[in-house]
Amino acid sequence: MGDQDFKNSVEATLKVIGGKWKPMILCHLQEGTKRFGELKREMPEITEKMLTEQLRELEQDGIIHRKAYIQVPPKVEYSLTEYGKTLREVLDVMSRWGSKHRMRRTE
Amino acid sequence: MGDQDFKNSVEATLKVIGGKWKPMILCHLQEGTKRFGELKREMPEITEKMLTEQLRELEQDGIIHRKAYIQVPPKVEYSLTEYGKTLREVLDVMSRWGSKHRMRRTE
DNA sequence: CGGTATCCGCGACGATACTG
DNA sequence: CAGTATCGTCGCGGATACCG
Repeated sequence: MGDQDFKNSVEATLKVIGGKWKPMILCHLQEGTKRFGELKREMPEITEKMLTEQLRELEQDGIIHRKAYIQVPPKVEYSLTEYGKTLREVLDVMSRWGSKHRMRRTE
Repeated sequence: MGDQDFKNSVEATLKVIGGKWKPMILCHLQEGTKRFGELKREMPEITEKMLTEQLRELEQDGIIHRKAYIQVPPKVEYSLTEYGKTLREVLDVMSRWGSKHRMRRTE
């Protein structure tokens, strides 16, 4: 693989998980299916607008699945797709490196 | 490790390599030591300002080493630190996932 | 050669109000 | 409950000029 491909592929990954809130969202969805309000409650700092936007982008990238129940009151569930679950390895490696890095910076 | 730590660690990694030009810079430095002008030539799209800024940040994070030769004309060499080389695993995993992701999107 | 300094546009992100 | 719509802010990154 050429340097260009290597770099472009890294950037493609960053586009998918690089959003400000996406790692956090993906982390919460590792635990399983969650409703919109559940995610909102677990991430009080995020606005509804940003949560919606980031969820939509993750959905478009095939990472998460959105299941809307047509009922009143509305109910929407978000979960990782099988494809989205393949991101776990990436997140794990990043988490491990980041954890060492943080330790290093505070030594 | 708690969810908070996991998420914070991923974000710590993103802070280090998430900059717009950093994956590209790190990719070029995998090949070995490079001079400022060399990097500039290999990345014609980046401005000198951004190249300088991103190199400084990578240096502050301990990822790269900056060696300035006190002479006229100036000569500055950048290289990965031993610590910076540990990022390779992270970049590799991201590259592999991103490459599959790009294929998937164009199927 | 390898940078700074300065100015500025634009898009990401936020706050708030409203709705099916 | 799960969103839109609208408006406002902020800082990243680009353009250009200058410097040791």
